[in-house]
Amino acid sequence: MPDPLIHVAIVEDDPEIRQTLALIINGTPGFSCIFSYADCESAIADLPGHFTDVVLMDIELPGITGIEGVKRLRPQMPRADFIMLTIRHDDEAIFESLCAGATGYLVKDTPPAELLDAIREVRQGGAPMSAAIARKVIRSFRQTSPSPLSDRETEILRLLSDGQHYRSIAEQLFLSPHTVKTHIKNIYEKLQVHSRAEAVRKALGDKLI
Amino acid sequence: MPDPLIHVAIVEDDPEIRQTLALIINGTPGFSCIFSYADCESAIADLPGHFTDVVLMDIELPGITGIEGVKRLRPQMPRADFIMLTIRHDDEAIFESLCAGATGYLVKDTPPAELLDAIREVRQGGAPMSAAIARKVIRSFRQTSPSPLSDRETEILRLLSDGQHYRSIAEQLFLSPHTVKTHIKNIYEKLQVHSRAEAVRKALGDKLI
DNA sequence: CGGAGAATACCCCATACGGGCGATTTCGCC
DNA sequence: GGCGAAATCGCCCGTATGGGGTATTCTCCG
Repeated sequence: MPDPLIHVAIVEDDPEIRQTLALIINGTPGFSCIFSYADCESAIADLPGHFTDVVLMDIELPGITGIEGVKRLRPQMPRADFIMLTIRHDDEAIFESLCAGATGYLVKDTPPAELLDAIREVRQGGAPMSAAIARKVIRSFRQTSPSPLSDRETEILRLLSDGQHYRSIAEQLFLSPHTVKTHIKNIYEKLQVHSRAEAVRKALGDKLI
Repeated sequence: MPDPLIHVAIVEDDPEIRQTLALIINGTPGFSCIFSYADCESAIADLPGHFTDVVLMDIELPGITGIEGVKRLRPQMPRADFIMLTIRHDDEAIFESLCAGATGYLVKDTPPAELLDAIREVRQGGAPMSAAIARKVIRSFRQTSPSPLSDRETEILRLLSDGQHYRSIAEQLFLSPHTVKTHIKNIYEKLQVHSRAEAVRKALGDKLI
């Protein structure tokens, strides 16, 4: 039978917040917080040895940031989930945290009950996020601006990004290589780029393909 | 003072589910469902004229799919939020829906109380997702496999994807253009590609840069 | 000690690429 | 009816690119 207790660790530089979090967690049946740290350096040195289910990680920390902390701790703690805590809804920080391996993302004024819900949720295979954060994450999938390219151009850009040559693109679309070249020139002008590499980058970044 | 009532529309081909959903919504104070459709075709023809806050959209529909439906309805209903309903956790469908403009994504066995919560949440700027879905979305930000590239190679790949030439890369890194070329040859071999365009595509796709 | 991988540097060569410039047809829209 | 955008096809030219080699140095690891 599995350990019913969820073991939580905290990395948070503000002593008051750190203690409040620990009190909330230890004061709730089913939760336990034995380890807490004021900075990533000590967490990295001490935490990997101890059994931990969930790490609550502040982002704004002196020295190593919480994002970098997750990046370093994760490989050593494959079974743990990381939930970021932050005061700001900084877009960059959100996506960097997710890339680093965070599974949850909460603003610091999350009420205690919701924080505990989030910890439960992350253990049950979810990805708890504050509402505004979730919206930003979801938004990031959308095409930001309407494509300036025609259908034909988009089609050719797609083949271009497959690494295909003028010639093979021309053959696939039953066109003269000259025509393909003209299209690509027009694509370059519309996207304000000067090479295939730049075009592919821009196309993927702006979700044009 | 704003209308306190949340106006919900439903697009769902199964008559039983459609009616059940409508009953749940109309049976709850603060919610109203006047419009419901069995397919996207009729929704596209009728819905844009009516005031709607939230559209519950089934994905698996005969004819036009729910994903395509969102793509077409969204531009005409900029103030509405779309929540997808699905039976399967199909990865492709999730990301296509989000790209199409969906703001929420729920599995069909979501209990009524949670469904209503989700509708409230999406109206308050959130992005409600079933736990397993949220986890998949968050996972998509992570690097899937460890990079086969050395640090130097990654650095050069980054400059390459900016559209820079051998020469300017060499100058920036204080290297001979020959060296840059050798690195790029090695990058191509490791990534199994044969051109800058392909390399950039793979690099961005696999989150190597 | 030996081997592998990484980083550095160089050579040759065919060709794909990007820029510049012009042209026709079709289609929709004012 | 004319104008612009899109799609099609064409030529010239210089150079960047990619593939084929070879070589040295250094470090890390078994």
